[in-house]
Parts: sequence; structure tokens; C-alpha cells
Amino acid sequence: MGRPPCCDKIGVKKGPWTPEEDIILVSYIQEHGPGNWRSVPTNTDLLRCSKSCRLRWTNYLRPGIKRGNFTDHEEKMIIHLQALLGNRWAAIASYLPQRTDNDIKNYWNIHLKKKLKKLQINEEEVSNKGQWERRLQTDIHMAKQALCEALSLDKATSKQPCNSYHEVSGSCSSIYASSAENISKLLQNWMKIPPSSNSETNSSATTQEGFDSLFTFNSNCHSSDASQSVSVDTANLTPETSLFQDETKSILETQVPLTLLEKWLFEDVVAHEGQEDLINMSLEDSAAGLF
DNA sequence: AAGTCCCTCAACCGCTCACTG
DNA sequence: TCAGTGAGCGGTTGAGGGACT
Repeated sequence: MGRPPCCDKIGVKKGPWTPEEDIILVSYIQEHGPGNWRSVPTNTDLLRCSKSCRLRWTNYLRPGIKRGNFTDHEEKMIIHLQALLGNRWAAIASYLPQRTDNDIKNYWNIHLKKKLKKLQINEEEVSNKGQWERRLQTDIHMAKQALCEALSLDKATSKQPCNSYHEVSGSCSSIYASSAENISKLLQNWMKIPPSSNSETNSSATTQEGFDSLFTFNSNCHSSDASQSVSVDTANLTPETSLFQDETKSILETQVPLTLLEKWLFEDVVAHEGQEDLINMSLEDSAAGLF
């Protein structure tokens, strides 16, 4: 038996969202909170698929989304995390809470792939090309091993879903950059009055606490200022807040260190505090060539 | 000015995962 | 244990706009 469609395809509107639709969606979420997407089209006048509503919210309307150019720091983060995690864009996005996985994915495919390809060509031209590749492959292999180890350990323990999107939505005080001013106002109101009937399993209280413990933002996170900082506080890295909260949870509980990620997180903090280069592991050479 | 090409990014599609009864 | 269902994720597409000829 085939999987039924998520919604009735007949009469479902496709294509770009209009400001009016945005307002309807935001108003609904303001009242009911994000989640239970299935009910959104039925309880509103939106002629949209539930998936479309969710994507519109998570990729565009959700508060805390930073738009505009990626900073050097963000680029390095993405490159580094992509080397460690592969194309797990959602996981990578949880380290860059102001960016959506879609944005990161697009940015990678459009900009960074080209840069890395260019770099690779350059590297081939220099004599130490093989050495760099071997180092990179070794580091990636080590990262994969660590992740596999963590994931296999995790399977033995209880699982908790990672809802980084909603952690962000409940914590950041920024507004999204929309062309529709009224939507922005709606969102501002929503930020002031968090939804009381949030149906998500992750409460705003816990997510706020957890989020704050992982990421520390400048107050103006709506700003596109390149100096915005995202520092990772490893001292407060709790199982609830980690990107790999399930993985990390199991690790912490079983006292098995996820050394590679921890090392990187620590180095990230050091790099920030000492104004040193973020990338000082496998990609330090390549990053230097890129930027 | 008009036509074409290229780039960007919002949105869609299809798959997998997680949860529930 | 298993089927049904909702939600999330990653790959891909196509419309729109800017750059170029």
C-alpha cells in the first residue's frame, strides 16, 4: 500500500507565497505555536500543503533568521562542519541557528563547492597536494568514526528528538526580514507573547535555557553585521543543547568522550577568545587558501 | 534597447525517521 | 510487532533578476 499524499493535491496552491498568505500563517502560528502542520491548512484559509506551510515557516517566516551574506566565520563553520558531518545540513544549521538548513545547503552548493573545487585545483598544482588530501581524508575518517561510535552508543539509550528549529524560534529576539511590514509586526508581537499552547514536545522554557547555554548571541541578532558572534560554550554543553543532543547524551551518560567534536568545539572557543583562526584542524590550510 | 546567459534562492519532491495505536 | 501517519531532511528544480553582449 502506497503512502498517501500529505494533503489533497487538488486545489493545493503552489509557487511563491504572497504576503497575505504569510500573514495568515504567522497569525495561526502566533495563536497555536509551530507544529501540528497537518492542521494548519484545514484550520486556516491557506490552500497550501502542510509541508509547504512548515517549510515556509522554518525557512523564511521563523523569527531569528538572519538573511544576507554569510560572514567569513560562518563560511568557515560550514566548511568545517561539512567536512565533519557531510551533507547533514540540518545538523550543520543547528550550529548556525540564524541560518536555515536550506540557506546553508544553497550556500554550499553555490559558493563553497566552487571555492573548494578551485582550491582543490590549486592544491593539485602545488607539490604538497597529496599530503593535504591525506590529512583531510584522515580527519574526515576520524570524525566519521567518532560519529558512528556515538550513534551506535546512542541506539542503546533512549532517544530524544532534536528540535533545533524551535529552540531557535523560542529564543532569539530578532525579527525576520520580510518585505511585508505587517508580518514583521505580527512576529514582534509573537516574540513578546510566546504561544501559550505550543504543541511541540520541546517547551520554550527548556529550549530557551538550553539554547542559551549553547550559543551566546549579541543582542542584535537581527542585524546583518558581520561581527555578530556565535560562541560555543563547551562548559555548558549539555545533552539537551548539543547538536547531537542524543549522541552527546549517550556519550556523557556513558562517560565516553566524543573527542574530535569536543576538541573542535573547544578550539572554536579558543579561536574566538584569542582572535585566532577558527579553523585549526584539518582545514586550516585549506581555509587559509580560501579566505 | 533588446536578447541571452548565468546566478541565486525559494519552493517542491521523494524519501526516511519517529511516533502511535 | 506492524501498519499508518506526521514530521523532518536532503536533493533538485524553476522563476526571477542581474550581468553581459
